[in-house]
Amino acid sequence: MANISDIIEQFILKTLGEDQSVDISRNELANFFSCAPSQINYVLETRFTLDRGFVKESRRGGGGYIKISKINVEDDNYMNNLILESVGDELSYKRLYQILEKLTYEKIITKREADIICASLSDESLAMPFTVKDAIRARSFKNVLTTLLLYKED
Amino acid sequence: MANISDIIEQFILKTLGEDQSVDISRNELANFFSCAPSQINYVLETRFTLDRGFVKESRRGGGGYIKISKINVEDDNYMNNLILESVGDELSYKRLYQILEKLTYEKIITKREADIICASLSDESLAMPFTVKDAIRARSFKNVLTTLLLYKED
DNA sequence: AGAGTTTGACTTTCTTTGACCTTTAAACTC
DNA sequence: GAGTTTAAAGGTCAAAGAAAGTCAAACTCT
Repeated sequence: MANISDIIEQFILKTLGEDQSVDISRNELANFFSCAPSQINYVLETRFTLDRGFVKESRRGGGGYIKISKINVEDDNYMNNLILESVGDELSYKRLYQILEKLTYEKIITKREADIICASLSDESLAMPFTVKDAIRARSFKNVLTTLLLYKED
Repeated sequence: MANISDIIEQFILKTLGEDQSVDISRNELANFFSCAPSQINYVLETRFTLDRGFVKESRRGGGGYIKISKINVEDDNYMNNLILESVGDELSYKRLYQILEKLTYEKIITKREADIICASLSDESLAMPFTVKDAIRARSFKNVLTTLLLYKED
């Protein structure tokens, strides 16, 4: 159980600050743990996933970094459920619309935000074959929901 | 944020006066930050772009200068221009991000709305070959912009 | 044998530097 | 005063450097 990946995972978890986020330098960290830099990516891919409530952001080049933030998934049952189960792998426009109505009614999002999402993920916007369309819509909408969770904390 | 480019960017932003413009001397600035003069050009090219709402003007020779001004877009014009020209038929994620930054800065949309659009049209959301991806993103974003224009009228 | 882990070669992105180019105001001729 | 030279700007571009990303092969531990 004492493999490096687990140790690095623990280290990062411990390093998460007040605001539940850290900036790390991939190379420094790899150096610190005497492992290949790509090991860090492995840890990030397997442990700090969206499913587990982590969002990552990074930049290459001089002064590059990786930022990891934890979002509050547990707190919000309805959203969490939407992300993990209700939406699933395919989402029709009609169903998206219904969900947005609900979210608007519940005041989780504004009408304007709902309209934006609608426009963005309409059948017209996503000009492509049906099956693909619904899959893209599902994936995209889940990302939107995850982003909204970030705001639940404020 | 440990790279010089970011630091210089911040410095210039801070230096923007009342009228949202500054005159800088490329050599002086380079000297002040102990970097190559062309570094200043790099910062200007990557950070003070038209997409982000900056216009530059300069003159060589004795007493030369570089003037940077932030433009205050007349909302509808800017939006219309985005829809009709800037966005075009293909839109990379990066460019989308820059445009959203600008729209947020100009208070045309909220940060939250920008985040929603970002999430919805990220490379990850639009999991498909990248030529298609950029085309879908352009089309979808234009629909979003059109939707936003509707709100301007109220 | 197979799931999970580790490593390293190669790629992509962003930044930094420096050599060389162009423009222009000012100084210098005549 | 018109024309010419000079030096002082800023511009361009490509190479080198500094991160992070990807992917597949090798390894480990049931």
